[in-house]
Amino acid sequence: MKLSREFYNRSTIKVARELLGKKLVRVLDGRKLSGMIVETEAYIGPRDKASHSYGGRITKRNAVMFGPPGYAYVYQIYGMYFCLNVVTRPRGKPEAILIRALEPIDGVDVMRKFRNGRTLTNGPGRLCQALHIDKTLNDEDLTGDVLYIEDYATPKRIVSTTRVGIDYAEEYKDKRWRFYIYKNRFISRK
DNA sequence: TACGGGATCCACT
DNA sequence: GTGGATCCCGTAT
Repeated sequence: MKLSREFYNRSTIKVARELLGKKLVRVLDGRKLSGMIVETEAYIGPRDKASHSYGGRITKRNAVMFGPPGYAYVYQIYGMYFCLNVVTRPRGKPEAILIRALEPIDGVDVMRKFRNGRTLTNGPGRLCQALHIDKTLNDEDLTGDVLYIEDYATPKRIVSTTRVGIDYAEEYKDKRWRFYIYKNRFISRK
């Protein structure tokens, strides 16, 4: 079953943990490209120094984070990659969850083509390439039919640890706000 | 209008 | 383990 708006309208940490084992579906030209979510990171703005919404600053890039829950926040990084986030909490509470890794399920042949034979979905930039997710999906409604998340599996054991690539975030860089499925072979790093 | 850096990935050593 | 790719956006001028 497709996750409802209410699923996303809760504690971001809780949603980040519960997204593990769910199935992310991207519909492209009538085909389903999908994977099980195996790794996530929570960004708890405005207080979180690692978050784009730190300090409550609204910009053109991060505006979706300040909107209602259940929407996709997609941004470009390092000039050539995209990252997919899921917005949580009500309008005005700029929190989101970065999807960092998937275990491929449907449309693997298409993903291989988009990834040019390289590893498919074990990293935020890679999975966006595999599922053809780019800026045009920013602000996409996750309760719609283009990009959505649905029930799939229940992880046996979840690991919580520190987030990746946020050394500048001072006291927030040590928060254990990254979650992954223990021993899953598709996580981006331990 | 200019400048600097980034929630990454890849090739190379 | 290291450095380069590559460009948009945030911030300051």
